[in-house]
Amino acid sequence: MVSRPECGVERTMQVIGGKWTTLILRDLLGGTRRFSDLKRTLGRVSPKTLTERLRQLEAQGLVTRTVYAEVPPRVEYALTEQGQSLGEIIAAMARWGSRWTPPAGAEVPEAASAPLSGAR
Amino acid sequence: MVSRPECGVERTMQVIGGKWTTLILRDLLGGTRRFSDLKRTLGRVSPKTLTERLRQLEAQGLVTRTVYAEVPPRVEYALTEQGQSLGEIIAAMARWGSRWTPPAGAEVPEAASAPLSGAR
DNA sequence: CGGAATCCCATGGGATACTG
DNA sequence: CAGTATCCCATGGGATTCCG
Repeated sequence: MVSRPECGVERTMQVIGGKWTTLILRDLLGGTRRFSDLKRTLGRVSPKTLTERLRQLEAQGLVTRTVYAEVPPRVEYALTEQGQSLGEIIAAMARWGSRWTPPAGAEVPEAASAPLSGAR
Repeated sequence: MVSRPECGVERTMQVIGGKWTTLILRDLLGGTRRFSDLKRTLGRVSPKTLTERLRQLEAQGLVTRTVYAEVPPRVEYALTEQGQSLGEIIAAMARWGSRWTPPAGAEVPEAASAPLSGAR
């Protein structure tokens, strides 16, 4: 799709449009993370999806993937400089989201079952 | 899903997560728009989808819907104050997107010119 | 004009099992 | 640990038609 590729908003959407992408970026903005780190902090992402999104970000030059030839294997993901620049957007989203209160009845129907650690 | 509803980023995603939502907001940030205005400027949105997204934004208190009892009918959509506050995010996205250049080969595979059904 | 109603499909993503 | 490989499903969204 994309009717106006010249529009910055549309182009940004192609990058952070995925369901998990912004959350991955949020985590990586906190520093280098291993695959398992991300998997854990994100909640319920399938390894398939996580891999896909990371690979996409890597292909777009926003994330680096470093493999350490060890046993057991270790792979670290980190933001490139370009990736870091997405911080403005993520920060804006974090600010807005933390201030906004959905009108009663407008919340998204939540599955409500995440046994989470308060990592943030 | 949403594993951490307390995270602003996640909450924001519930609002602008839809495929067309940010583009609708981009347009509305320019001022009041009619249904047909949006439909036209957005490109190829089905009326169904456009209606759905607008209704959602309305339910979330971000957009107002004003119906004028005329013939032919006229319906105008505008951002509420809360909706306006999303401008920061959209602006950040516009800025980032207009600066970012996808590495060769990392662009999203564009349909290019197939006037076929299911143009995605 | 601004939808509502249908029908249908592509795609993203989930669950699970397995491996280098 | 960090993925692959499969299989499967939900759902968002597209196209079309009709209505007040």
